Amino acid sequence: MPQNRTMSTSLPEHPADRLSDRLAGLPLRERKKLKTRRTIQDHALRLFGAQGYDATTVEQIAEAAEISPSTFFRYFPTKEDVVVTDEYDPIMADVLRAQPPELSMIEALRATMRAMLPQMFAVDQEIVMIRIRLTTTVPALRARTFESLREGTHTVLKEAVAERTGRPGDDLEADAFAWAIVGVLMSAMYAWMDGKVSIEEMPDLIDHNLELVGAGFPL
Amino acid sequence: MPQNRTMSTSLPEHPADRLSDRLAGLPLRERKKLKTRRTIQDHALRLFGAQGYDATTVEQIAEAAEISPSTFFRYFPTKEDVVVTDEYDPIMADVLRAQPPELSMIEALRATMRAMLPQMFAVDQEIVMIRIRLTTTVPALRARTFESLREGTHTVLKEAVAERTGRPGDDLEADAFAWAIVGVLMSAMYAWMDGKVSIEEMPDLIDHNLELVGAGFPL
DNA sequence: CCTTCTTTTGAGAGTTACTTTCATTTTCTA
DNA sequence: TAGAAAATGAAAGTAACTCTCAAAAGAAGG
Repeated sequence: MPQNRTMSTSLPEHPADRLSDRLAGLPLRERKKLKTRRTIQDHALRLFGAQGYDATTVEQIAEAAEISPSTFFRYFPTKEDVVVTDEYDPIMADVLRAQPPELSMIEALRATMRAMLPQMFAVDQEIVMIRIRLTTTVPALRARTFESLREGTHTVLKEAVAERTGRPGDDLEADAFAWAIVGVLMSAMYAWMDGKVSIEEMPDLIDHNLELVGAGFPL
Repeated sequence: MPQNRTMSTSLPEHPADRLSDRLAGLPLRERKKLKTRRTIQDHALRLFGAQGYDATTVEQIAEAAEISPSTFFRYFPTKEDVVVTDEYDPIMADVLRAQPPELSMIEALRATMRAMLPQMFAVDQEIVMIRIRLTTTVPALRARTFESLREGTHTVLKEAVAERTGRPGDDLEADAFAWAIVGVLMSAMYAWMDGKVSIEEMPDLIDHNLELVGAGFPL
C-alpha cells in the first residue's frame, strides 16, 4: 500500500510562517481564522508524512490541532483539500502578466517558471515535498490533484494566455494550449515521482518540455 | 447541485449487447461474470441518469441489478468506477498502431481520432453521452476521470508514441507529448459541456487542436 | 447421479468521511 | 458593558466502503 508509506520528515510541531503570508493589517477575526487554517494544514501534513494518508483520521488531525472534527470540516470541505490546496496559482498569474510583452507566449511562460519554481522549492521546501509525494502517491489525492489543476492552474493560465494574445476569455485555442501546459507540469511531477529526475532537475525538465511544446513536438 | 441534475434518457431496462463484445467461446463462469458486470453498469448508469449520481446509492443499484451490495463492490471497487471504466483505450492503441508509418506522429493521431470518434459516438451513443455528462458534471467523477485518463489513455498513448518514434517506453518527451494530447481531449470534453460545441462538432474540434499541437500553438 | 473441490455470493458487523442541527462560547460593535 | 454576529463543539445520522464467514452455485471425477 504505497499510500501508507511512511516518510521521514521534521516539520515543526507548531506552524511557522509561510511564503505568501499576508497576515498584516487584517481584522483580528480573519487573522485568527487564517492561523487556525494553517495550524490544521501543518498538523495534517505532518501526520500524513509520519503515518501515511489513509492511516491518519480526521479525528487525529483535529486532536493534534486542538479543534473539533466539526471545525476541521469548516475549514476544509474534505480531507483531500488539506493536501491539494495551495496559494501558488495567483502568484503564477502575476509573474506571467509581468513578463515583457515582446516575449512569445511560450517564452513568457518559460521565464515565469524559471522565476517561480526555484523560489517555491526553496521557501516552503518541506511542505512542498510532502505535498508532491502525497499527491503523486495516494490514489484519492492523485485524482483530486487533477481537479485542482483544472480549477486553479488551468483556469488561471487560460485567462492569462487569452489576455496576452488579445483573445476572449473563453477562447478554445487558449484553452487547449493551457491544457498542454498543465500536461507538461504533470509530466514533470510524475517524472520526479518515478525517480527519473531529481527535485533540482525539475525546473530544467519543465523548461525543456515547454520548449518542446513551442516547437510542435518534433519527435 | 449540478451533480444531481436529472437527465432524460431511454436506456433499456435490460442490458443490450455493446460494441466491443467478446462473449463468444468463454467458459460459462466467465461469461456470466461479464454479464453481471454489464448488468450492474447499465442499471447504475440508468439510475444515475434518472436520479443523479449522488442521489443514487449503491444499495439501490444492487437492488435494481438483483445482486447484493457486497457483490457490487466485488465488481467495481468504487461507485465511481462504474462510470469511468470503459474499453476504448486498447482500441485506440490498435488503430494508432495500424496507421501507415509514413505519417508524422500528429498526422497518425489525427487519423486515429477521425477513425474512432464518430464510431464511438454512433454505437454506444446513449451510454457515452450519459457518461460524458456525468464525468464533466459531478465533482467526484471529474477528479476520477483524470486519474483514469492518466492510467489509461495517457499510458497507452505514451507507449504507442514511444514505439512509433523508436524511443524507450519511459521516454520523457513522449510522456510530455502524450500529456499534451490528453490535454486536447480534456479541452474538447469541457468545451462540449460548456455548450461551446455540439457533439457532432467534437471530432473536428479535436482534429483542429491536434493540428495546433503539431504547429507549436502559434497563438 | 452423486461427491468433492473451487468459485461466487450474501449477510452482517465495523470503520470513517462527511452532513446537519443546535446550544455554547468568543469576538466585534455600539 | 450589553447585545449582535460569528465561530465553535457536541451529537446524531448517512453512506461508501472493508472484512469475515457461511451458504449457494458451477466445474470435475467417479
